[in-house]
Amino acid sequence: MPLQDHLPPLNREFVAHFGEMGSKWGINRTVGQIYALIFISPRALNADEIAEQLEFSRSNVSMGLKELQSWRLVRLRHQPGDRREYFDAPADVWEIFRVLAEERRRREIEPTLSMLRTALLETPSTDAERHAQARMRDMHDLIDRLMTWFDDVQKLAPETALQLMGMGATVTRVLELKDRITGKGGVRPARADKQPDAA
Amino acid sequence: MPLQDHLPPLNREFVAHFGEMGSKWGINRTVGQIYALIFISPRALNADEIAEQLEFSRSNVSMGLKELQSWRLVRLRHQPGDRREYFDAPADVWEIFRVLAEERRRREIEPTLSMLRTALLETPSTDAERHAQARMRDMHDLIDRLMTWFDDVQKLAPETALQLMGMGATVTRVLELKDRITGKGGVRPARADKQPDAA
DNA sequence: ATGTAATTTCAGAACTTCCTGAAAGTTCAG
DNA sequence: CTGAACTTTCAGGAAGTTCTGAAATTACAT
Repeated sequence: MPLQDHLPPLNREFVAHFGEMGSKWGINRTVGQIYALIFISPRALNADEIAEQLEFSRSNVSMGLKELQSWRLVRLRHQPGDRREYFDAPADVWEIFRVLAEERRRREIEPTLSMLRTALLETPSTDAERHAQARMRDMHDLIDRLMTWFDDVQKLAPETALQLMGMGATVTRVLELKDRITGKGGVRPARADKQPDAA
Repeated sequence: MPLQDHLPPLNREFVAHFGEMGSKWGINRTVGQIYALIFISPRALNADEIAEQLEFSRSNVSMGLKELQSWRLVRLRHQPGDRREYFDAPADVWEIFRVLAEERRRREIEPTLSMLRTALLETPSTDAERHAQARMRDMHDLIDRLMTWFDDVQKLAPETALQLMGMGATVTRVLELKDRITGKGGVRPARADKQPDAA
């Protein structure tokens, strides 16, 4: 039996772990494993290689790759003089994170925001509805803010973004500093509906 | 049939949406709906009320509530002079977000980090292993950084954190400002073996 | 055009998760 | 103690999902 022979134990562990994690997220176990395998591989792999290493049916791998492509987590490449399709994963982990967040946002956050916005347009007639609407507004506003912020971070060059992360605890101090310099007015009031943009 | 009668259409929509979202995340459909119902309700609800409104079996609701408690998304309350258990959701959405992130981290991120750390301790013997380890290190470092950063933000008072978000696009400018003031050295080098570091 | 290598689709088998009602457990008033 | 009011557990059926091999499709070399 051509078990995951060539795959060193370290890599097997990694692949297995992503399988488990996959099921905890929306993504399924085999898709998680396929991604993990491609991610740690030093070169692009074709579907047969993946099927063999992971012992999945060829067609299962085909499905999985399609799913991964739809998440933009793997790229389709072609080797010169080989008809088969090879897949690899973008190397930059920050880029991976960015793409994943973007995709999740498109699929999950945007529909939620849009549902909330629709609900907020209704005129509540009962007290219960009025309360429900207030809660929905809170939720909408938080998500909206997080998204705006994330957009901005996303636009930064990767090294700047990481630098921002790296600043860690300094952040509060910088904020205070900024307040002092810009004459304290820099804080937007909780809700003027959208982006007044800091002074 | 005692359909979700009392529930106004707006709220039904909201509850249903969270059901769908629930399945996209690890959480299941009924748990999502139960949470949504509690979240928009103006007062704490008991299990029977939930079962009736959502038309789930009593036991299903019991399970769901247990799950939600384990995620710290709902709180158990007691009404004076009533033996039944009532549940409500924390009101502050930022707090909800914080708790959710914390819980996800404990359950998903930490095990991943720990798996990666273990793998990084091994001495690679082949080239493939060496490469795999390098990829794992990249991943480890990014997650680790994001977590450190998130820890720091979490420690901020909610209004400061939201202020930070609100700053949005200003962030780059502040960063530059800080660099100028602190004499440019302020950025911690990611990790000796990584990050060329912004000039 | 034809044949071959590769990929995709698909129907159903295998597996997993979810949900229910019945039974057992817990708590508390009287 | 007893029994009523709740809550939890659990076995098994229902529903949903994943996985497979066979068949269909596509892509290309000759």
